[in-house]
Amino acid sequence: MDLSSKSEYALLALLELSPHYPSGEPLQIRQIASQQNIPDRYLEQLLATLRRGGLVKSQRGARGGYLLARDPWKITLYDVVSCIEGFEPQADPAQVSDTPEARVIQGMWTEVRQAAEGVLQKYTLQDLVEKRNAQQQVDIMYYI
Amino acid sequence: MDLSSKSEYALLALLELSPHYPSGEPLQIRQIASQQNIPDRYLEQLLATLRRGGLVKSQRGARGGYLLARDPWKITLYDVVSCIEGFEPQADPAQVSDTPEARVIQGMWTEVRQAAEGVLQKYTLQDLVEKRNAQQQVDIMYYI
DNA sequence: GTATACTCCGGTTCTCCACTGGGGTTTGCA
DNA sequence: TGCAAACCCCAGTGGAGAACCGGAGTATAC
Repeated sequence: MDLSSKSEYALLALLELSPHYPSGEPLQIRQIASQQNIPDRYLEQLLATLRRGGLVKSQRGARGGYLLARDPWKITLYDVVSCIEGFEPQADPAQVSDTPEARVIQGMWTEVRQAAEGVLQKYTLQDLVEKRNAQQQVDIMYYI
Repeated sequence: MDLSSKSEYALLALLELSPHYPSGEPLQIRQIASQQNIPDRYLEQLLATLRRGGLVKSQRGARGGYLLARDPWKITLYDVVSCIEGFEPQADPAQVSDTPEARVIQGMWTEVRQAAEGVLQKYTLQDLVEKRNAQQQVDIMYYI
């Protein structure tokens, strides 16, 4: 029941990209990685998945990098996590021992999953950025 | 984001034990296992953890077996899953790269976790048993 | 006292996560 | 044109955990 570092890294990276979105200037892997303490060769793969998932765009060549594919308030955390974690292959016809008990348990588990996904769907990257900014304000207040 | 078979097996086993609780008669591993299609040597380990977690009691020797440690409505699904999955070692002082971004993400993730745990806490074994019974009634209606 | 259960300990196979590395290809710029 | 800076793709590795299997021991009812 904990966040994989895959997803955490992806969220951190997108959080770095968010403020750069309006300018249209791409950010390089190395910069994001060093900023957030992420192994860069690993982050590369995560960004590739995010690109295939249509969440970021890449610019190749010198002075290339990554930028968000759309506005930060149009990307929910659910978009990110589901893209990176790759769920919804749910309907594979693996015989899941279809006793009445198993069905009841499955039912309640989808309820659990929906509760979790509901939280993820209500937050966007924009929300995270604003929370961070608010947090930093508080830090400054305490610092003074 | 899916239920491990560990937890599913444990829930199925406890679901089998629930109706036998009032009689005080223990159920054997073999019976539960064959009833629910669970590898018995594996179920044995799960029941051992449930015992150590105080959810079931064991009776050794001939005509021994397992029975619930308390009433089915006093055991929440959260009790079961947390016992079997063993979470809440949360507070290990592993340095979790304490950037402001990381803190914001951690915050929203605890919200996700709490949403999921909330669902698990509101259901008891008794609820599952009743749901299963209701489900079986429906099945019979359709069968006629 | 013996068959029937649980108990404890160990090993095995498999999959996935979290990386690391070695090539490529595309692009800006001198 | 050359070349370095970036992305792109594929492959492998090490460790951890999941999902088991097996055997030797121990308690208990009959």
